Amino acid sequence: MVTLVWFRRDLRLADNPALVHALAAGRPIVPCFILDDADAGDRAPGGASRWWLDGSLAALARDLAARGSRLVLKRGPAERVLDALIAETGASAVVWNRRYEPWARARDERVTSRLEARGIEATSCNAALLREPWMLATRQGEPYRIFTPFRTALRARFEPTPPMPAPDRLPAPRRWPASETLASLCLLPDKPDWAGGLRAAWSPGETGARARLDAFLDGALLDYRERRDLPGTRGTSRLSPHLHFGEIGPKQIWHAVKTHALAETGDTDPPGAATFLSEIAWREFSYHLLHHFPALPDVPLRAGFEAFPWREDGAGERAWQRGLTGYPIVDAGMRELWATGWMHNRVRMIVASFLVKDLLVPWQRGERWFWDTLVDADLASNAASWQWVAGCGADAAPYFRIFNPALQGAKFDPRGEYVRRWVPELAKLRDAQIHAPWEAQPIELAEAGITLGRTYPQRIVDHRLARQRALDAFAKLGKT
DNA sequence: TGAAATGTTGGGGCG
DNA sequence: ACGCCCCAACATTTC
Repeated sequence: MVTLVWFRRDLRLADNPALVHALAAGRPIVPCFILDDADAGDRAPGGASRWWLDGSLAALARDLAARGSRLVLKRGPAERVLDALIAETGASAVVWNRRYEPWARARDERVTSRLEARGIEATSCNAALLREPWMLATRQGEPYRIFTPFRTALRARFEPTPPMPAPDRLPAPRRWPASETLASLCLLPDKPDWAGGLRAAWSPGETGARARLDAFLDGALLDYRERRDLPGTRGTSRLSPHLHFGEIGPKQIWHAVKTHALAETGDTDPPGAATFLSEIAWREFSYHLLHHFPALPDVPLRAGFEAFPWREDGAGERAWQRGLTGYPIVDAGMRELWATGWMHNRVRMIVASFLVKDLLVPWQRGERWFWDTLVDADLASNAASWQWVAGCGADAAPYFRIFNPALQGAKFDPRGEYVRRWVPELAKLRDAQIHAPWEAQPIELAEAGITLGRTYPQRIVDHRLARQRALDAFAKLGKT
C-alpha cells in the first residue's frame, strides 16, 4: 500500500500541503510527475516554459534523492498514466495540489471520480493560492471584478500560518515503478539551442527560488515601491517563474516578507512590503477571474469588445515580436523577453499597449506570444493582464489610456540604461534622445553611428497618428 | 498602473 | 504706474 504524490505546478518539498497530507498517512510515498501535454491541448507549456520545467524537474528529483526518495516521470493523458501507476505500485491513495486552468479542472474532476469509483482515496490540496477563488465573493455573492475590494476581502479572510518546512525523509516503497528519463521528455530546445540567455539568467528549482526570495528581501524589498517601475535596475523580485511552477508558494512569500519587514523596520507593513504584497494579491485576483470566467484567455470579459475592429497586421506583429518597431523601449522589452524568457513588468505594459493600441492587433495574439516565450507564462496572470491592458478586462485600464512609448521610456528609464542594454545599436545616443531617436538631428545620429532604416528601424507607426486611430476605433465601438 | 487638450494663474517684459 | 500680452507652470477635463 503506497501513496502517490502527484506533482504538477507545486514543484517543491517545503510547505507542500499534498506532501504533508501523504506523510501523515504514514505509508510509503511514490512521488510522480506526468507530462500532461495530452490533456492541456493548445495550452501545453510553450517553449520557454518547457525549458524551465526541465530544470525544475531535475532540481526536484535531486531534492527527493537527497531524502531517500525518487521522482517517477511519466508522460501521457493523466487518467491513463495514473491507472498504470496504480496497477504498478498498488497505490491506495493519490494526493495532489490543485490547478486552476479550465482544462486542468475538468481533467482533475474526471480523475477524482475515476479513482473514487475504484475505491482509491483521492485528495486535493491548495499549494498555490492564499485563498481559494471560490472562497471570496462580493456582498451580492458575485465574483469580484474590481481589484481593490478583492484585495480588502483577501486580506480580511487570509489567516497567515507559518509555512511548513521540507521533510527530512520520505518513506520509500519496496519497489519503484518504471520511470522515463528526464531527457526522454524532450523539454529542452535542440537545433538550435536558443536557451543560452535563459541559463545565464535563471536557476530553476526550489533552492533557486529561495535564493531569489532571500536576495530580494535583503535587497530591493524596502525600496520596492520606488524602484519597481525602473526596468534598468533590479528593483523587482523576479520570483514569477518560481511562483508559476510552485517552487515557492504565496504563503511562504507572504510570511517571509512580513517577518523580514518586521525585523528590519519594526513594522510588518512598510510601503515597500505593502506594494509588493499587492502584486501577490493581483496574482490571486487573476486566479479568481480565471476560475469564475474560464473563457478569460480567449474572450473579452467586457461584452462589446467582441465587435472591436482589430486589424490584421502580420508585418507589424512580426516587428513587435522581434524588437524591431523603431520604438526603443518597446524593442528593448521584446528583446529582453526573447533573450531571457522574462520582461520587466513596467515594460510588459508598454509593449502590450503598443501591440494592442498602436498596432490594433488583437490582445489574444500578444497573449499567445507571451505564452510561448515567457518562462513565467501563467494562464491566469497572462490572460488577465492582457485583457487589463486592452481595456476589456476586469478593473481594466480604460481603453483611451494609451501609453506613449517615448514618454514612458523617459519617465521610467531616464538614464537609458535599460534601452542601452537591450538595444546596443542605440547606446551612443544622448539620454535626451535614447527614447526617441527619430527626433535626433542627422549629425547626432551620425556621431552615434546610427542610420535609421539601416542600423535601427524607422518607427513602424507614428504614435500620434496611431493613438488617434485607436481612439477612433474605440469611438466606433461605443456607437454600435 | 496615461496622455493630450484645454483652462487658469501669475510673473515679467514692454509700451 | 498701469494695462496688455506672453507663456511657463500647474490644474482640470477629455479622450
